[in-house]
Amino acid sequence: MKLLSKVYEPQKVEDKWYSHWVEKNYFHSEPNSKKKPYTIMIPPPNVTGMLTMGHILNNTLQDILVRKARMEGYETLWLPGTDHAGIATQTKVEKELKKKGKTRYDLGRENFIKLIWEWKEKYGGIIINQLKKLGVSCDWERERFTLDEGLSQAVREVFVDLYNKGLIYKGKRIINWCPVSHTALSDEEVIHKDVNGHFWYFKYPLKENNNEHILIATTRPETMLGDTAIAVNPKDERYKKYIGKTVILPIVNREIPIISDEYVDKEFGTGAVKVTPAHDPNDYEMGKRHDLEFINIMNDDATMNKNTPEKFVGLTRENARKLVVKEMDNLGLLAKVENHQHSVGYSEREDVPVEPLLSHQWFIAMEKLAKPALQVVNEGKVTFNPSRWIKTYNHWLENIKDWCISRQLWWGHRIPVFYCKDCGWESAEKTDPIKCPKCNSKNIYQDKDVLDTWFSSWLWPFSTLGWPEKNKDLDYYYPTDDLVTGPDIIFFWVARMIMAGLEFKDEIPFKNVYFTGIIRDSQGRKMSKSLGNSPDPLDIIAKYGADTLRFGTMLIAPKGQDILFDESQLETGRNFLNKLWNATRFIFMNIDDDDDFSKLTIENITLSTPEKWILSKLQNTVKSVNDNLDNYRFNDASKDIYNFTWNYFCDWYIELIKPSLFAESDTVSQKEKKSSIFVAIYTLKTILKLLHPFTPFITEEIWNSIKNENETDLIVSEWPKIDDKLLDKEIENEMELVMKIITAIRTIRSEMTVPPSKKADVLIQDDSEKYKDILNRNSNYIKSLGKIENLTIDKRIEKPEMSATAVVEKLQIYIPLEGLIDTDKEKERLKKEIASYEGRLKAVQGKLKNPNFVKRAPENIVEHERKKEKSYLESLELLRKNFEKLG
RNA sequence: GGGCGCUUAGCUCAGUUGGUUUAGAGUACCUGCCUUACAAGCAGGGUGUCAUUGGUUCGAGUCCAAUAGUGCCCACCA
Repeated sequence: MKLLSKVYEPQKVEDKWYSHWVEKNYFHSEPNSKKKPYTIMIPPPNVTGMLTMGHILNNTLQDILVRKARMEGYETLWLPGTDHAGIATQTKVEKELKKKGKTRYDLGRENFIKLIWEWKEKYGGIIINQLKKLGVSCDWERERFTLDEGLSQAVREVFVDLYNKGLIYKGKRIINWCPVSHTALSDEEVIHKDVNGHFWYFKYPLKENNNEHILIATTRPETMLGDTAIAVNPKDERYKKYIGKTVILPIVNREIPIISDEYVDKEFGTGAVKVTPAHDPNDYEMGKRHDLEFINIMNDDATMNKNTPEKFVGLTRENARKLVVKEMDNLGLLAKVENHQHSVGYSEREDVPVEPLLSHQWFIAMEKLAKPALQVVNEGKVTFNPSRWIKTYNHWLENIKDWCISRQLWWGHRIPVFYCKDCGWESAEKTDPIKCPKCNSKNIYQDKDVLDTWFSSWLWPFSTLGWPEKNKDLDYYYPTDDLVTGPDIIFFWVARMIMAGLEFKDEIPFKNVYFTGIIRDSQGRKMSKSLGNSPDPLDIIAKYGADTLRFGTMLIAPKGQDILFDESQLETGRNFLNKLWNATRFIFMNIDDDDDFSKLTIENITLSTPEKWILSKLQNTVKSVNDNLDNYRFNDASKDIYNFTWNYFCDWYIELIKPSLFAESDTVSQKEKKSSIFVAIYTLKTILKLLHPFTPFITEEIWNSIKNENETDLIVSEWPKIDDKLLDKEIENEMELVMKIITAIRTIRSEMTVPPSKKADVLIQDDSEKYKDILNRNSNYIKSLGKIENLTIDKRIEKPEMSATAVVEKLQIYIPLEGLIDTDKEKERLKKEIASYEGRLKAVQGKLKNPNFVKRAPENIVEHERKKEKSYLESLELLRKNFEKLG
């Protein structure tokens, strides 16, 4: 037996147990034909990442599922890993370089990649170690990285396959260009923000008549340098006469046609639109329709290129804009400027406006892949929790656009397409060719671009298991069971994984998806570095321990709703774990050194009322925890355990057994005491099991101090089974009455300010003798918990002159309070009580008086209301009588 | 413009298929307690037009519709 400190100190136990679990290899999984597999693939955090509250929520949920499955006897695999995070990682290392006054171009591609690998080896493990602090039970022997050799092979296999199927193609399109990272982005990597900009009204002079102008409005004046037409709606009477004519593009002095196109909205702006086909997606479409010229006016960094007049070359977008406006003004062609709010696309990573740019990029044709992915979710083969995300998923997939997968970066999977300079051969290859297979020339080279990071992520559920090789792992663990992730990456990741799973494995990648909420600060703002409102989870762990962070988060995280996080909310969790700790201490204090419980079982001991009651309540709790966890209701499950432990086990059971524990020693009470303690230990152990997935450290610590020698560590112990024989509704009802009586007595004492140190006498009148047996059986408990000196229970009791009264069902309770009673106060109290019952009675009678209710409501409901009515009437009668006696 | 959430006690929020709850928890608050597990505790207390308005139903916080406020996602309006 251990001497436990008065307050639980997580810092002393957490690291110890984590090392112990790892040493014992409990997290490791191997295919085992005798067991069913249970598999979760971690959403791989960015290798550059630091642990955030989002990770805490996400990984705690996964760990709960995994630890429970492990205890339930599944062969459990939680496979961890990190993502190479193309842009994020490259940017980070480039910033380091910049401090030394260098760029990646100074190093060259090969050396730069080498440098990132060095950086990865040095810092890439940080987030993994942070996760370990949280207690996650991942199989670290199977840790993967998206740029690992195996995963890279999977990427290449997939690319070649899609290329050969014609689903990957190279095309010239308007794409989102990030002028800071100098790369194309997918549509999903662009965030639209509403910005307060301007509408500039420009006059473009007609060639045919220099004094005549056509007025256009634009939010981006600098793009006029690339204008190749003016468009109007064919039905617009105002402009009909201009169609087919020509204007002179000011500043540039280029002749451009006036065309008509249905796209133009007559009502918007001036009804005439400048057309810049190389810098706007809509203009691009118009340009194609009308065979316009495509003039790219920008360099990769969004400065003006030599396709613009000399004074603009080299200017940034912003400066070019200013100069255009100024020049137009000087030329007298700036008609007016208006404030105008509009939406601008920003690069998700760099937070700068993206530039729509005409460029050669690689794309995946998505439509064919989307169809089966839609089907499996809508047929319920893959379930979404909460299910409302299905709509979001459907909407995206039904309107899917081709995925731009090439990035002009160096860090990532290089596109495995090779070209021959001599004969023009082009092909996607699984391994690097040495010479051109067509003309034998060695003059071949590989495409310079790398793939979007998500191109490796979408293969994660099977690439991590060794695909494309066929092996036991893949057969055994795939498809996986649950995916836990945020709804913000439903398009980036979830949908694409489903598509990839179906296309390459011919099977769904996971059976269920649980979408977490998003953790926000106490004012509802998204947590972000720039706002500085994101607490460092490691600081919290240092302060409260990982268990408190985990349990506290679970308590406040309802299914799929966003969470407003405030550190003070964790105190509930901390206090609870301390409560559990102290309940354990109490049990230890009442175990004698020579006690031996090893031969005792629930079946072979004599159970008295509190034991039967707590065991019955325990069965209900196990049932409810199971049910809630099966439905991903983590916060309900954590509340089940919280309420059972605190409100039933600590507040009532432990208090109820105290008399037998403290009783003078004789053989009978010794036996009773032993049963009480045994059941206390049994219950505590079950609580530890239920709680272990939520708070692994404290439960393992307590478990190891209390377990029998032949028992395993808690992490691999057996999940509690429900024992129907221990369910006892009658005992629960009996205890409920006893608890009501005790509470009524306590209430009187408190309201009459009788200090707990002062023992009182209590008389209970049981007129009908309906409760005779129950009262006799439980009189000791009532005496003990009600702090009663003499308890008299009888059929015929006259109300003592100076006494306070209470009514519990048909029982009259009297507490003589000579000298303490304040008649007015007592009257007030009774009045309130009567009013309360009258209110209830009114509600019940309202229902019962309604003939339709009696006729149409189910019988058990009507019956229940009748019982309530009867009980209220009886109580009211007694209360009124007592009230009258007070005069 | 379309879609999806949210609105319940001072605060933060639960409330799963409508009926054992005249609506619950934590926290804050009030009263009394260092009662030999725990003051991070114990006992007691009350706190609400469940956003508004209609509808369905014997019965609505719960289902439906509209309205208001609020948040998020998607969408090419120059």
